[in-house]
Amino acid sequence: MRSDCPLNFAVELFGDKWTLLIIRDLIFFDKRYYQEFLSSQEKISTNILADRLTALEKNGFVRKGRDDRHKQKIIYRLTEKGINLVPLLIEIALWSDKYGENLPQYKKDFILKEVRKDKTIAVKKLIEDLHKKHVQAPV
Amino acid sequence: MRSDCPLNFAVELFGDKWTLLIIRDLIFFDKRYYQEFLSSQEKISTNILADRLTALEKNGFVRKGRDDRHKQKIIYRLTEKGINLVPLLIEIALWSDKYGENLPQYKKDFILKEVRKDKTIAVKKLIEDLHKKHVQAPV
DNA sequence: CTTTCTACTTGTTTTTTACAAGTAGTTGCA
DNA sequence: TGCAACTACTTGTAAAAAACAAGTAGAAAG
Repeated sequence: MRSDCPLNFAVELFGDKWTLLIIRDLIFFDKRYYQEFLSSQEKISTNILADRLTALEKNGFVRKGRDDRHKQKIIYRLTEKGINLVPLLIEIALWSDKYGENLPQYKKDFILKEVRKDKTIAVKKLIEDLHKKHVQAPV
Repeated sequence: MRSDCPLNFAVELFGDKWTLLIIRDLIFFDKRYYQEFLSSQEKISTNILADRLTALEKNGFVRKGRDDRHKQKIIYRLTEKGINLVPLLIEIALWSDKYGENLPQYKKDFILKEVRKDKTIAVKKLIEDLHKKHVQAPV
């Protein structure tokens, strides 16, 4: 740790070019498996993905689980610590909605659709939904 | 640009270990000069700082200005684009407040003091304050 | 006129990332 | 039952970025 500043704390955990994108995939695109993360638009390298998934588990953002029907598959699920990044991701999306002029509107809308009606409610609902899908799910 | 996703857009602009810390210094610690950024707790290297400040200006987060009484000094000020990162930084601080168990409380309080009373008002006031100090200031 | 301060630059080592290929265990199907 | 395809990775190497150390030109102070 370079300092005891709360902003630096966060930056050291997910302040890189890939970590938040993996969390995005878990939150917004319902991805759960290695190959799914690997096939994201940004084309993460397989060694970097493996490294980040290990770090994410070590830092308590996700937990690995075994898929019962596919024994070779490993399922990645968010923890509460990871789910609570939702407000942060929403603020990022709102900022990008404002300043990302060249971004396609439909992509911004995809994330912000409910948020535009009522941010507080939308965030709350999304978190509850993720809680059901990730935390309450069987190991 | 690796993709047209709004979250990736943001990550490519400030998803590294230093950029948000410089913006933090501008927002919360009223830093304006090269030496001030350089003397932050996290000990950024001078070449990295120069690189990030250039990028921040190029990407429209800050603008460089000349200080009238000290001609050798260059003053860095936030633009509106930079100031509008406040809600994002606040969400980061709130998350770190929750999960950064080893962080000193007084540091978390420093940023979140007003936020705990009323987040919306605190954010609005901070943005207005920064607008006065940075945007409305003479060139 | 010299020392100190300013915002940097330059050069080198170390670390990280990207790219390409390979591997052990699992599953689907003939 | 056997083989091809699929799974989550690992390994090796080249390229890029970061960290570290030193230096520089111009301005200000004494």
